[in-house]
Amino acid sequence: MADLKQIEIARLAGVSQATVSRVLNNDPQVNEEMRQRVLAVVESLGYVPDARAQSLRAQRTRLLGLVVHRSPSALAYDPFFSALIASIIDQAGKHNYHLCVDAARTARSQRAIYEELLRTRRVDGLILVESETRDQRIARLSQEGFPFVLIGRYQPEDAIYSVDNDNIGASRMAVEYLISKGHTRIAYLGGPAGLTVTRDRLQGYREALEQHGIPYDPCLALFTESSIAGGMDAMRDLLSLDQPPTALLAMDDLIAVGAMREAQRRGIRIPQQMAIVGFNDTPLCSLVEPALTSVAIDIPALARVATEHLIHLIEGRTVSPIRTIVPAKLVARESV
Amino acid sequence: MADLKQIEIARLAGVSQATVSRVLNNDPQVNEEMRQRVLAVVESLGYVPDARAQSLRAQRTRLLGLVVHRSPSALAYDPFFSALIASIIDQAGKHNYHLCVDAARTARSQRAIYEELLRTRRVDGLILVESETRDQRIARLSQEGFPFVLIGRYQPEDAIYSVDNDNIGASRMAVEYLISKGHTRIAYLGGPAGLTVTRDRLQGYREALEQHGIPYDPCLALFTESSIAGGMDAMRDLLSLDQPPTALLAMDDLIAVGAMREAQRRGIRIPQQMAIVGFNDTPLCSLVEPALTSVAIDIPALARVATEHLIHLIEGRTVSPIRTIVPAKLVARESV
DNA sequence: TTGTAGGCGTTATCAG
DNA sequence: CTGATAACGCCTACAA
Repeated sequence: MADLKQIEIARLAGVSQATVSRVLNNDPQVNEEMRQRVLAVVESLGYVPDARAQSLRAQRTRLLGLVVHRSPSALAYDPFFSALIASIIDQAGKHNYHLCVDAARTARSQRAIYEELLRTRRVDGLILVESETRDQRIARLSQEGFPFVLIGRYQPEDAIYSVDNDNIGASRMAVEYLISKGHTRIAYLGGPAGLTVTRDRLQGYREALEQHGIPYDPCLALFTESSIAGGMDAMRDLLSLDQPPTALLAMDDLIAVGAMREAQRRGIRIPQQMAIVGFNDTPLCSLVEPALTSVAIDIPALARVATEHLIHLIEGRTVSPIRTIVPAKLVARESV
Repeated sequence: MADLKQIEIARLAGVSQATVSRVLNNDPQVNEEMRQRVLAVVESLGYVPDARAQSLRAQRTRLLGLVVHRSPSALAYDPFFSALIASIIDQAGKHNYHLCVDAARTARSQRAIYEELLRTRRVDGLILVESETRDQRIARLSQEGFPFVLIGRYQPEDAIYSVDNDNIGASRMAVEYLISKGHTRIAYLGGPAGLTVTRDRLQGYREALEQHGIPYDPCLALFTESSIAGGMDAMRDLLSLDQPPTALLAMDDLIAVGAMREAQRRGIRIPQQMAIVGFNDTPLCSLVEPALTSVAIDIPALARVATEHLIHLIEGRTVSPIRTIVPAKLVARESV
C-alpha cells in the first residue's frame, strides 16, 4: 500500500509502465480496453502519482510562494495579510496549485529566503507584496527571469506583472470625503516610508488637499509601522502639535484603530473632535466604538488577478507584462 | 546563470560531479584543496542544489502541510488560526522546513486534499487541528503510517503524537472565576459540537459547576460556529430563555465578541448584567468595549511542540507517541 | 496503438 | 580519497 508506483500498476494490469503513464495523462490514443484495465487497477489500489517525481521530471512543483515581511505575531494580527493569504490559497487551489508561505522577520533573512526559494526552484513562482520604490527583489527576479507578480506598484509600470488597488484615487476620495465634512486640518498616517503604498496614498492625500486649496503641512504626514501600537504613537505625536488636526486618514485599519484608542484615552471624542478614516475595511472596523469608516480594498480580486497572472506566466502563456488596477470604495461608518 | 547544475560546477572546478555533491554535503573525507576549489566555483556562480531533484532522491520535500477547515473569509478573520499559521511557519523555518497551507471549505474537498497531500507525498508530514471525536483523518493517517501530529485530542491518547491546551482545566478555572464573582447561572457557548475542544471545554465547565453544587442546565450549553455571527445568534437564543444567564464562557474570542455585541445591542450592560469570558486571548480582547477577559492559549508553544514532534517523526527519530499539555492562564480584563 | 529507453538533478554505493 | 554508475518515479520521444 505504501510504495505504490506506476510499474506496480503496470504489472498488475499486464501493460507497460509507459501505458500507465499515458492513461493517467489522458493520452487520447490509448486503446479503450487497456485504459479501462489500467484505470481499474489504479482505482482499486488508490494509486496517485508521486508529486516529487513529477516535479523533477516536469521541472515544476505546482507550488506558489509568498513571503511575508512580518514577524509571526505581527502577521497573526494583521487581518489584511490573513485575508490575502486565504484568498490566494483559494485561488491557487482552483488551478491545482498549492501555496508555500514563508515569513521573513529580518532584512537579512528576507534576502536569504528569496534566494533559496528562487534558486532551489522549490516554488514555480512568487507573489510579492509591499513593494518599495527601488525594490531589490524585483530587480533580482526580473534579471533571473523568474516568474513573479507584484501586488503593489513598481516603475516602470509596464516592466512587470502587477496588480494594485487604485491607491491614489482611493486616498483622494477619502480625503475629499473628510473635506466635504468641513475638515481642513487633516493628517495622514502612513506605514513605513519606503513602501510604495505609503507614498501612493500620500500622493492621493496631497492631490485632494491641493484641489481644494488647502496647503500641505508636512507636520501632518507621519509614518509609522502597521500596527495598533504604531497608530497610538502617531496619535501622540499629532496631539503634541501646536495645531493638532481635526481629522485623519490612516493607511490601514490597525493604525487607525490605534490612533483612535489613543485619542479616546485622552478624552477626545470621535468623530466630534477627531474624524478618522482607515484603510482595508477589515472586520475590526465594526468591532470598535465608534465603528470605523474605512476604504474597502477588494482583496479577493487582488488575489485572483495575481494568482491567475502568475500561473499564466509559469505556464508560459507569455503575454506582455500587464498592470491591473482594482477599484476601491469608501465604506462610511461612524468615525467621521 | 539559469540552469546551473552540479555537473557545470564540476567541469569548472575540474573535478567529478560526485565530488561536487560530496563537498556540498560536507562529506568529511574530501581533500581540503578540492573542497576549496569546488566551493570557490559554487560561491562565484551562486549555485544552489535543485530542491526538486533532492526531493525525489531523498524521498522527502522538506515541506510540512497544514489544512485549515475554514472558508477563505472565515480563515482571514480568525486570529487564532492566523497566529497558529504564523507560529508554525516560524518554527518550521528554524528547522529548514517550509509550510504548505491549504484550505478545505467543503467536507468533500477536505477528504480530497488530505488524500492528495498524503498520496502524492507532496508534504513530508501533516499538522492536524480541530480534531473530532472519531476523526476520519487520524484513522486514515495512522493506518497509512504517514507522519502527523495533532493539535488537539484523540483517544486513545497514547496512540498518536498530540499537543493540546489544558482545555478541561482552563475551562474549569474560567468558570470558577465566574462563580467566585457570585454567578450561578452561567452559560457555555461552544463551537461545532463534534470538535473535541468544544467537548473538553464543556467538560471543564461542568466539573466546575458540579464542584460548587450548581446543577448543570443543558439549556445553557449552546453550540455554534466560530465567528462573530455565531456568537450573536447564540446570545439571541440565550436571551430568549425564561431564565437567561448572568454570565457566560465562550469557546473563543470571536464567539464572545459576537455575544457581547448582541447583548449590548439589546441594552444589556457588560459586565454588570452579563459577565463574559472568551478564549484565546487574541488582540480583539483589548479592542472591544469593555475589554474582554479571556483564557490565554500559548499558541507559539503549541506550534513549537507540534512542529518539533512532527519533524522528529519525519526524520525517523522514532520515540513512542507523546501527548504534551500546554498550560493556559486567565487574563482578567473588564468584561467580568 | 504499445513498448523500450533516456533523462530530469541528486545522492550514495561501488570500485579503483 | 575520487570517479563512474545506479537509482529515485515519472514522462515522452522514438521504435516497433
